Amino acid sequence: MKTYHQYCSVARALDVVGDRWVLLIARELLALGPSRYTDLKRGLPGIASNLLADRLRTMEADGLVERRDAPAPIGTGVYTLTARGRDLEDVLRALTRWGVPTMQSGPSPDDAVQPQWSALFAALTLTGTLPEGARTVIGIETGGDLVHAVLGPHGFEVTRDLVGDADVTLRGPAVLVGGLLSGLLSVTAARKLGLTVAGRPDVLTDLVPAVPTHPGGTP
Amino acid sequence: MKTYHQYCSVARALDVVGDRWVLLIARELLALGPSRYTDLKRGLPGIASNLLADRLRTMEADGLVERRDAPAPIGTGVYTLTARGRDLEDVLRALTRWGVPTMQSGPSPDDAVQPQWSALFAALTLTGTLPEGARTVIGIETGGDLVHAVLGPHGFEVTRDLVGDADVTLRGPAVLVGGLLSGLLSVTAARKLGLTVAGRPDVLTDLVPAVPTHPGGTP
DNA sequence: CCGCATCCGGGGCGATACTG
DNA sequence: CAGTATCGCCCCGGATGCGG
Repeated sequence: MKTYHQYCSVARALDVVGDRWVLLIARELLALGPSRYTDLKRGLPGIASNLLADRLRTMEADGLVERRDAPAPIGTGVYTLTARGRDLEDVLRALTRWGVPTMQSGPSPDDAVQPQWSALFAALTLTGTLPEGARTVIGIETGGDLVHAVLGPHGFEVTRDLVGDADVTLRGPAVLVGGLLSGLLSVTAARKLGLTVAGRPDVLTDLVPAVPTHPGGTP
Repeated sequence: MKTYHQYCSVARALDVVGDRWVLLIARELLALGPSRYTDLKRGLPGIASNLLADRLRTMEADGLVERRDAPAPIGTGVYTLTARGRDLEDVLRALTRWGVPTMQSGPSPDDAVQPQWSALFAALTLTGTLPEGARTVIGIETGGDLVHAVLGPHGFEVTRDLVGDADVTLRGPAVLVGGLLSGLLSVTAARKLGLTVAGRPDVLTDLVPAVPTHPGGTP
């Protein structure tokens, strides 16, 4: 049995996105935009290759992703979110906010850490809090990789190759980046703990961070 | 392997609520409040009894539910959402809204239909759109069962035993109830299709319904 | 009857190997 | 690089049993 067989909006939504890895695939495509198979596999440590292929097929059948056949420079196919898939942003935002308390313990030794996750975290929790006409670029570097979150009043974009300069760049352990962006740490506190903040830190304090909810369950 | 082993807020959230049935258990507890084991089993058609017991145990260990030992009249234990569990309301709301397009096809022959799902649908999508001081009670009857959704500006409650009168009562197929509440159907259109609207229909048109997103994938 | 625990069959899932 | 193929395990679903 795959479907819940319940005429309920939650159950029907979970019939589509409730399977393992599906929402994380959407997370990667939302963060990095059109991606190749290998890019997705890199962004989803732990997924089996057959499962990724399976999920992409069913997600395509469900109208969440599209597979296109090369934009020109590269000869390989790329996967993109459809409009329906991009609507999952609200679901991912809700999950992201709810997950904040579970991040306080920091990564365990066998946890993967990737900077685009922190960038998407910033993008999802901070989007919509910027004044009209503003545009904030946050650089995030954890573990050698560098990505940029470009935030505006009505949307965001996460990119690896930035044109222009970032307003502020954060370098250090992911837990400090997340703690700072979620409002659990102040800029000075994060700096004392080892975070490097280059550029204009004031653009961070201007943003309304994710409100921490309740202390959270067992870490 | 249970956890994703990714230091990402979405992945960590799904480590807790990503398992099958967990979010639907939260849905039932959010809709009906403190419930007994049998009540939950009734509200979750298709779940195996051992799975429900397993899920309740892990959800208790994760700090999502609490098991109390009888309020007085009944001698059996009841399950309640903790504050942390109630915070899942935002996740359920996002899933509910995203699932709206999947509801247009109506229930398939082997789909279960329960009125508290429609009531929670109304509560989740309409809450927060009421003016200060307002209080709207919507009765929903599908398949013989009747529940009430009590909506206020800052919260909601779904109850079986209502004290007082409902502002408006909807009787008929669940698809018409959902269509009306989600804004896909007007009151007159729903009536023509067979929905009975008793009381003051104007309280419905005053509410801002869930905005339908994109047409949605395969039904 | 309520609230589970136990047993069992099937399939989803995870890891590895292999191929165009 | 982009998947396909294969295998073993464990989760899940369905049925039954059992103590209070």
